[in-house]
Amino acid sequence: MDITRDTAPETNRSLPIALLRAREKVMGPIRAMLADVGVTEQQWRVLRVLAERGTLDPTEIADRSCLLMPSLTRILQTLTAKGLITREAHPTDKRRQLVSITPDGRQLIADNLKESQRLNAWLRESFGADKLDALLDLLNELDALDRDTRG
Amino acid sequence: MDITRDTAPETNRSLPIALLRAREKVMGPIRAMLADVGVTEQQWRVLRVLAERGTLDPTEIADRSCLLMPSLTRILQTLTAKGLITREAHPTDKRRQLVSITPDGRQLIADNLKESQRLNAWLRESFGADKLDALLDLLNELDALDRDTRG
DNA sequence: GCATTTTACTTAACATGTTAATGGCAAGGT
DNA sequence: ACCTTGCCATTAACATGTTAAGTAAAATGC
Repeated sequence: MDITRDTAPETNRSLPIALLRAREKVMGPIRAMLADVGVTEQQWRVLRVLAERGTLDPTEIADRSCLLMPSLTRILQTLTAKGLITREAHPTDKRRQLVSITPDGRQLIADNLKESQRLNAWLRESFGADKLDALLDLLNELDALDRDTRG
Repeated sequence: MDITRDTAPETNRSLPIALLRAREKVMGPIRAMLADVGVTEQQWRVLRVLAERGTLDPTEIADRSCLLMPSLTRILQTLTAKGLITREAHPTDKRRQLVSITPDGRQLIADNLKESQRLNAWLRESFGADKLDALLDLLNELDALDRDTRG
């Protein structure tokens, strides 16, 4: 008597698992690229955000790079030690900090952005631009769920 | 909404980030449910696989639950300590083990499966069955990329 | 003005992710 | 039997995920 035999979805029909596998598929090559430079996927995300938006406070970095504050705290320490970012106190609010990317950080981005885009282009061509866009739309729509109708 | 067209894609058009956010959206409620029972999302996945497929060796568990072997090793230790699984030596191959779920483990599954299905149904209704299926199809297709043309 | 609450960040503790190295064992070739 | 090779599982080391608690400073309320 296996209760779960009929009721539980197969793993390929399980959204969490499917998301996990898809993410691993996409991140694999990127991680390999970044490993050569000595930064992790998350550190790369933080640097990218800083390169794109300029000086930010940790809370906004966490939001934009999809990291929780405890993780970000450690990552900022690491990136500071690597000389890829700098941190200064907020002029008026002493609780806050202002984080900026250094020239070395920008250089690291520049050195890897082309390869990153190449991988992105490969995915787009290999998977299909229409499907990729459809997938992104669905994912964003899913993420936006329950933004207003939160009972 | 200021979608600036820089060299780098915005985070909502970045597939890795979009996958991350979507996964967080889906897993949040499930994690909350499991936290009440004292098991993690990954431990739940392992138990589910064992409940669905019966006795398995760690390698196959890792494959089916999308876990790397080092993670699985620790998880199996934890689950054994919790009395939710049992491990025995393989009869002919002494490198392998055979892992089975215990009655307590099955009970934990049974106690939470209904709620898990309720969350699943909510997602299906809230997001739309057609869109959910389309999303799963796209994710599976993405995961299958390069499976045959690998050389 | 002062106490309370909220905010921004940090720290702690535990679990997992990730890569590399290790040890025990099996399979194949000689 | 011997050696090489490969496989299974574990361990190690470091980074992150996750929740809860802690610290300092700003905002709020009385």
